[in-house]
Amino acid sequence: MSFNLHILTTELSKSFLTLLRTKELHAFITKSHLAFDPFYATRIVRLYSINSKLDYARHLFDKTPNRSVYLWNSIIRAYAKAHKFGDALSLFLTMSATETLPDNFTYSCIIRACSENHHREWLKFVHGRVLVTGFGLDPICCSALVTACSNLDLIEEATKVFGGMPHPDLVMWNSIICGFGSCGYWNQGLLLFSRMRNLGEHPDGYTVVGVASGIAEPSLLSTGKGIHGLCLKYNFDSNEHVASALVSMYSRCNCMDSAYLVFSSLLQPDLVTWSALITGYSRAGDFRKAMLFFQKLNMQGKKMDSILIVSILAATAQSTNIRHGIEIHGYVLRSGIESNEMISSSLIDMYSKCGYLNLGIRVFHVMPQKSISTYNSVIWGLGLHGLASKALEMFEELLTIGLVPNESTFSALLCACCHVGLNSVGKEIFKRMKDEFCIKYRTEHYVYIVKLLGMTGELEVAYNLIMSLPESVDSGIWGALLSCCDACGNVELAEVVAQRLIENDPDKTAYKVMLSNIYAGDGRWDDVKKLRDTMTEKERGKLPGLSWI
DNA sequence: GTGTAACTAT
Repeated sequence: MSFNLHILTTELSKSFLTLLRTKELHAFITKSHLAFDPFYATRIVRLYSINSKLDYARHLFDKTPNRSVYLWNSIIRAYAKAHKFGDALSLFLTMSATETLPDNFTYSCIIRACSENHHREWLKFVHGRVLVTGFGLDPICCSALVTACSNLDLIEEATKVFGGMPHPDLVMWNSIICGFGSCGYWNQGLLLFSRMRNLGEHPDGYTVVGVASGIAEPSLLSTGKGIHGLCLKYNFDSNEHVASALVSMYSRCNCMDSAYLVFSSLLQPDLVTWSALITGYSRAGDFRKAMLFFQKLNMQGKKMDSILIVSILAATAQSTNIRHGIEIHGYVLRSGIESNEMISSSLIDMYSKCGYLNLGIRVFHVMPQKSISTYNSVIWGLGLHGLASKALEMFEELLTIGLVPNESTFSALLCACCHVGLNSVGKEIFKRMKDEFCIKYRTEHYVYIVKLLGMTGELEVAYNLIMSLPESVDSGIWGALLSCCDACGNVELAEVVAQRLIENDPDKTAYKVMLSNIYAGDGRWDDVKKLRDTMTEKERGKLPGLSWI
């Protein structure tokens, strides 16, 4: 068989690629002198990258004498796409020391790689390089920076980069709006959205996906509907990304009817949209519908992906119906979906939540390669079944085999301790999390430790712990303490705590209900009445919907 | 021919 290098590298259609046997192709390429021309080398590197033949790509790159910026960028992108961050970074550093200096696209590529691999420190380093090399106002670099920063929870950095642009283009706007949305600052996202429109910039699909991603709870439903209306107005709703974003937005708002309406308006919903719908039903607790749509999709003969399997397993786990779970497990085994650690973790979780911890542990033992997330699932399972000491053993085991615990590991461990009231062990774990493993506490960790302290009679300690927190305290943490006060019958502390909660968010009535129940338990009916009265007033004074559209 | 987007879970 013989190839024409020019046709080969210009006709980059996927079907064409699959016809080629890579070995033959490689033999041909290494024989051809033209292949080491930087122009062709660049295209061939891309071709190899699509075929996941990074070694061949690297070989060609190393043999090409006069490397252009394009060639450098292609090989760096190839490594970045294959999640080989170390290789991408070292090539980037090497490149920075050559005469062919990185351009704005090189930077944007390595910036994205930093964010995908959660390397904050490297991102800051690259950001510095961007500024030093004079790309600080380049839209290509800056949009990548904004996205990367916000993905790594560095929204202030992202804002700074955006704010430095005198005339942000649409991509820049989209990046920052999406950044705010995904960090949970939905209102900031909307504010920027309207500012952008006032400046005469027209939104596109990316923009609405960005704002929709910030709508994360039922109280924002009316805002979400406004966004949906906007999509209809601009005809974005037939865009697959927009449609999936809307489906999952509605499902986060517990509004599955609207989610289904969006879904059913699509002629050919893709796998992601199906996943969004199924996940939505599962989150809403409608496992019957979740299973029904899973089966519907299955009947169409579509090949599932692992995300869909994970989401349907979560649904069966919550339904605690082991029969469905076994069915899905069978499906996974039959269908030849590559059984990855994500699926295995979900299987372990499903079995343990359905009450068959032993089956979950069997899945765990059968796995050839165990990761931190599979250990996490087992630890959660053991904790759920009250086997805290076994959970702690698993923790020691994962440390011995060299795995690195993460936030979830500690949530699972604290939850396990909490479940059986292992006060001192829990404290120890909580301490090690920060001191030994340098993991930042999140709300859930505080919630567990407060519950653990509170339920084992150390209400004061729990209270002082919360008071010592430097940052603003999430209501969930105070809420945990409040329910402990309730359980221990400590009305004095309950009042103090409830006051804080009500200050924090006066619109939420749940805490007032809790406090009024505590009063009632103590026989303080006057206080109950007073509290109930403020509740109704507040309800009446609720703010009307936003009018930003 | 390189910058921004949808579904995962412990």
